[in-house]
Amino acid sequence: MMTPFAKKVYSIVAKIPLGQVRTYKWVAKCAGRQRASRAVGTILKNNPYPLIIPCHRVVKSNKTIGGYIYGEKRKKMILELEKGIAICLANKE
DNA sequence: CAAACTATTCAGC
DNA sequence: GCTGAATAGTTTG
Repeated sequence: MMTPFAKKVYSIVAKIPLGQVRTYKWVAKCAGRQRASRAVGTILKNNPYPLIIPCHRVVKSNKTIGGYIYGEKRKKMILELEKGIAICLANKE
């Protein structure tokens, strides 16, 4: 099921640049419900395309890992990888 | 750490 | 439809 709030969340999260991270609160605020940070987490884990939605770029407010379908450890690893990729792209340009 | 709060979903009635 | 419970959170104490 796709609620308007979820749609907005997907659109916003999908636009997060490589190597960048956002917080659940930030996403919730952009989606129009700053207090719905919790719903963002539930939505992201129930998202229809967990592979094309960079949920690993969404973290808690204190930058700690909230959760991840493949495990918090993978999420952290992916974040480090993307950070390196972003630097590589920046150097190339 | 525990409690309250929030938006959404799900099971039961 | 409503209520109660649950969730990858946040805030307050």
